[in-house]
Amino acid sequence: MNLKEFASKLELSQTTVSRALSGYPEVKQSTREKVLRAAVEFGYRPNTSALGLATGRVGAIGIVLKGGGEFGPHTSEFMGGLGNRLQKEEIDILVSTVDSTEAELATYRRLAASKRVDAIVLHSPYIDDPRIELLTSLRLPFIVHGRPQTEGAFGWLDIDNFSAVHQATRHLLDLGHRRIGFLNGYRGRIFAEHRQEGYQTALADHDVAVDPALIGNGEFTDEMGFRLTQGFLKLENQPTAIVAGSMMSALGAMRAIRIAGLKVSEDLSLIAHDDVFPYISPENLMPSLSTTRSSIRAAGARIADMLLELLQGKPAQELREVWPVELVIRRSTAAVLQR
Amino acid sequence: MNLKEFASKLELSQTTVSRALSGYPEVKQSTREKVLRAAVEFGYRPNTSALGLATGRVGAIGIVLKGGGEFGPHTSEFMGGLGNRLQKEEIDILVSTVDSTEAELATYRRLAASKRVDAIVLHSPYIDDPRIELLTSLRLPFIVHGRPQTEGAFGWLDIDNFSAVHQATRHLLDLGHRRIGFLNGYRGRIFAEHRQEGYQTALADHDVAVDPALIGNGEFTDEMGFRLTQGFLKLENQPTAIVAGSMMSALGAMRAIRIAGLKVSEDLSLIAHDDVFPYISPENLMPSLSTTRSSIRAAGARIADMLLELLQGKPAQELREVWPVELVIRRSTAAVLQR
DNA sequence: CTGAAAGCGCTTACAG
DNA sequence: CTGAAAGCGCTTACAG
Repeated sequence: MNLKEFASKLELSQTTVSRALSGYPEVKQSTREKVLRAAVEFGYRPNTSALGLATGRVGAIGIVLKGGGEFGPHTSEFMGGLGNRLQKEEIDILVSTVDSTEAELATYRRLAASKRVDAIVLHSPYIDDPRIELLTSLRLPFIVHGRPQTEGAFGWLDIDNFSAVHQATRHLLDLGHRRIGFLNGYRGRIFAEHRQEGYQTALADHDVAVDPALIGNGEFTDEMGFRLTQGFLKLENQPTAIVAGSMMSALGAMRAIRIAGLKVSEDLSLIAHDDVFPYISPENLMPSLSTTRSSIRAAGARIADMLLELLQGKPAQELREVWPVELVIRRSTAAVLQR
Repeated sequence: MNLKEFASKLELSQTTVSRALSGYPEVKQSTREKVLRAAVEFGYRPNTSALGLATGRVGAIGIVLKGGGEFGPHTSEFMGGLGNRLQKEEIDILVSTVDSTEAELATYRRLAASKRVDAIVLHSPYIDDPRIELLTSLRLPFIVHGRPQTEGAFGWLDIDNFSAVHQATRHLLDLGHRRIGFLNGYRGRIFAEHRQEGYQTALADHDVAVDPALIGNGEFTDEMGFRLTQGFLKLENQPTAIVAGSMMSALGAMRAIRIAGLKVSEDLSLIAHDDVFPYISPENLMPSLSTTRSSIRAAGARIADMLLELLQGKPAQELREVWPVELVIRRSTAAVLQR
């Protein structure tokens, strides 16, 4: 059913019905109620394309995901939070899949030219990220999940990655550890750089030199955690503790530690950053896992809010947040073994 | 830039430009080439809303995900395959998040009434699934990932879940196991029912009675695999082998087995269904994990094809596929211990 | 408080 | 092979 039919059923003009539905003030209260009731009854909804054409708003937020890698648990949780908040406004998420940065840029151009989305959420900014410049020049509103290094008129939300790893590393140092392995993301990703700084700063505070062999870079997956940890354990001078970048890499690390015949906590301390996945809780691991905690789902929900505010005209400069990260000490971290 | 501006740049009518771009045959070859080149040069793309209004096609496929649970690794992989194929046609995925079946149904109504998507992909059908009936009555084209029990004019793609678990269970029975734990999905989900039948049939073939205590139902997560396996290991009459529903539950099962001081393969055989996640390979587990294998990413890609065919007018009845599942024997399954 | 009509940017039957 | 114009279904300035 379209507006014309719906309006004629109500014996009102399209104008009045449209205004009643959109909450314009100049409609008589009784008329509005009648229209609203009828809309529910007949299931009338404006055609999105017509609405988009008339208003320029299409009710969709775009997110571009790169092939295999980025479609993992972190993205899922993030999108869960994003979608959950957006759903209340009946805004949907438009997902485009690409397999290269080049294709990603082409997709932004396409989305902008065809006016397919109202705004974009950009994730995992990296150093000299061409996406930021492109989106700016395309005049596509966007919010960044993460913290770009470039200045510009865009909002962003990031967690305090420096502090997360700084706290974790300091905690281990306080327990007497000096050989501390570090499972980080790929270099070039800004969050990974911040974490690296947190790690190095904590070590420097305790006058411990950085050993590059104790730093592993990779995706935050079980498999990478496993492989990188196996690498650590093959070192002549093994680490006595490990900081893992996520719950996934921590699980892989635990596997590698056990397979090596070692025990987490007794032989090797382990702490991880926890994005708070509903299906894997650090309390229930054996031993329970010390973590730095920040809900990536909550971040998604907040970014949805920020997008809505942005579209309502709030200046992007006012949409910037750094979320603190909480250290939660459990059983997996213990004083270093005196040999 | 819109059609009008773009056409005037080329000194052609909107009609001709539109036809050249859409590949209509009645355009002179030289004209078409000129238009296509200029489109790339100026980055012209038709406005999606206008296109949707004029043609009824909006270039988006809808998928509705339920809150936390469904946003996991399986969905991610599936959507990766779906999006990758759709991307070639510049079709995007519209994701709506809901937190109840009621909200899911409401979302389909909204998507249909507002003409927001061209088709839907429905996943994990369950017994007496109201979504199927609703989508049919809304005349929203859809393809089911899974195999509904209801008849109707819709296509679907499913893997042979019966065979997957039947093969896995028979393999264990052939190795002499008689107490076989089974980590299944929730009852009511059709795939879980098929798997249950595969399990029961295999046992029946070997005259082994089903022990309900050896069947666990839950999400396919590390955590559920862990908990359910711990439950199995607390039984007076422990299983000597376990069939896990996914790699995730297998990882949880392995944790539980190790924590109980047992060894996979030596003390307890383990086999899992592998949806082929790029970041967790059964070969690299210790011991390497026997699996039944079927790529959920490939299923997503194939469903994208089916959606495209459906939209091109192919009868839904011709869009039905059951994919075989391959048994891959590795080190985690071994002959039962004679005590 | 309500309505007639222009306009958003396309496609496509119709005419040439 | 090309073009003028109607129509897709809305919103909203303008008029009353």
